[in-house]
Amino acid sequence: MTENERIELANLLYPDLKHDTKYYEEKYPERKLAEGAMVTRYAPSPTGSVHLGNLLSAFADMVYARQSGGSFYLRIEDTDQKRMIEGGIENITSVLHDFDILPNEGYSFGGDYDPYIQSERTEIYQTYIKDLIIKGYAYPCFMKEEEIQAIREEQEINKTKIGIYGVYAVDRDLSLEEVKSRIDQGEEYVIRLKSFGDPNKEIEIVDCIKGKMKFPEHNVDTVLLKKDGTPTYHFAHAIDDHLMHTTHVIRGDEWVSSLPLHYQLFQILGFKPVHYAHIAPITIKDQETGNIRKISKRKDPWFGVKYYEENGIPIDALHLYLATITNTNFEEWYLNNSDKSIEDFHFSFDKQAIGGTSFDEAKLVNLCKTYFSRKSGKEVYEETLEWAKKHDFEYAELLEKNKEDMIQFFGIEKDGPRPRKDISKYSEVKEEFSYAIDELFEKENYSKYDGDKVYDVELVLDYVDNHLDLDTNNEEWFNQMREFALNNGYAASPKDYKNDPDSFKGHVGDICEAIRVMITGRLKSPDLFSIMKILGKDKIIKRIKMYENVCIK
RNA sequence: GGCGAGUUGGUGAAGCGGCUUAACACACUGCCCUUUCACGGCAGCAUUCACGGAUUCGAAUUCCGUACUCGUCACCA
Repeated sequence: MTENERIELANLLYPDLKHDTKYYEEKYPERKLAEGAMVTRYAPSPTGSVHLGNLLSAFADMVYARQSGGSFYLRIEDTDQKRMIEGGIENITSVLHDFDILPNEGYSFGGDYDPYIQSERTEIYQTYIKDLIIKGYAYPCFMKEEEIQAIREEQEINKTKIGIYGVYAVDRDLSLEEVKSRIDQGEEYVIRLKSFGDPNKEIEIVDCIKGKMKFPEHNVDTVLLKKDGTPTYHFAHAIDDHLMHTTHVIRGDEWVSSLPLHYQLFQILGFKPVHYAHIAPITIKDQETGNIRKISKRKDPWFGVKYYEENGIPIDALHLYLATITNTNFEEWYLNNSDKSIEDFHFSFDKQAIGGTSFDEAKLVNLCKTYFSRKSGKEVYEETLEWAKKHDFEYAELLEKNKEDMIQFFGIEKDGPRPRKDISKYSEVKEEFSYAIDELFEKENYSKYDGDKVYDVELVLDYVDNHLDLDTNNEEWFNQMREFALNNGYAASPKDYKNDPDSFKGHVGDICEAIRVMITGRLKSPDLFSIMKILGKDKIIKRIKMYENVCIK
């Protein structure tokens, strides 16, 4: 086709476009940002639920834009109407809010580069396609599905490269007359790239994370516009990231193999190339096979985003985990800078793992425990209450009813430089602190006690009635406890007992253990005296009697 | 099959030619501290970096092969 014929064809295909490419170029000028500012984007498609991998890339987008004083925007890639799921878009934005990974621009966040949803940008894509047709870089292709399938099979047998290219691209050089008549006959068509690549030549592409990579040039006539006139991912990526002036495309690793295509698209469109940063997917080592595999929602519940909310994993702790897998040196930094937050850390692409990142659940749990240990009793109370209001209404009520006590319970052993580490999720608080609330304690009814001893109720009752002083400090209390132990034939310290076991019935620890079991129903608990102080004498006595009734027959 | 990438302990991983008889964290084990647990302290946990060869005075680190794993090869993103 001559240039004039191509112009005629372009006008035939797209007669009603309101603007030309120049218009869009002027409408969307570059942002006025400081040198080095990064513009990133999270560009999900509403075809399924959000998972940890999505969150990880959105997190990286946010962090890089934020630290460079750039912009992080949300773009909805809804070009596949068939796979759209109901509520998919709302789900994306609500997850972003829930997990506090907030774009400062984009779909539902506002901004000057709208529309930020691809289904509303059809005319823009068509405008650029029209331009490519005129330039001879794109053409309508009428091939039927069966035809393509047949070619594919043939290629498989011949072990040649699969795809529509070279001699297989039969509609590549159709005459204008033929195109016209096929359209008149109502034949459907897609727009394909007229690729000029030479697969014998190599191109080198530098990825911010993976470094230099060499590929053969792209030579497949990839579909740019589908039958329904909407763009494929590749074309939309080129147009949108150019017009929205993305500086760094941070996306999943599954895209690296289309890099030669994207590179070529930017070339023929005359766009300034963007930087790419391909993140390796989160993987897991399968327990049965020992192979690394992609995570499955069924086998790996933590992969779905719901898991975190339902189990009550704090968002900040999850951020910490995302940060540790985003930059390999984050973990150590955070350990040495416990007073600082993620915002103070400087992320960089070359500290990003190149290979697959395995999910380490134990590490997440530990991070959560550390997170909780650094929270005051009041903070733990408030956060747990908020979580319980959504997931355990009964517990939420109990928490509200016992507010002051609970704040104190949650604060035990939290004030020192080495705070207590026991909880890792909001969902564990109820069980962990069941002794703090009468209703729960009674329901539990000493079922948590897993020892086989029977304790001396009389002794403990005597102690509580006649010797226990709750208006003192921990040290004073323990001294009195030692004295009481001694007076009753128990050693004042485990060491004394060890040195001369025959002279004693036991040691202080044994008496403490008896008290602990009676008032908390378990062998392990936070500091005993602190618990007794909050409980008060009446409740302590009540529980000792309860123990007698339940455990002594 | 083509193309691209990865392979370091129980786990996540650092390292990117000599400072490594392999950092750090988590997990686990033992001891210490201690009224229990937790915290904390100490110690143990890869003589070795998938395998084979090459380069080098010197390699986990560079190169070449082999194996395995992952990604991709749609009018899905």
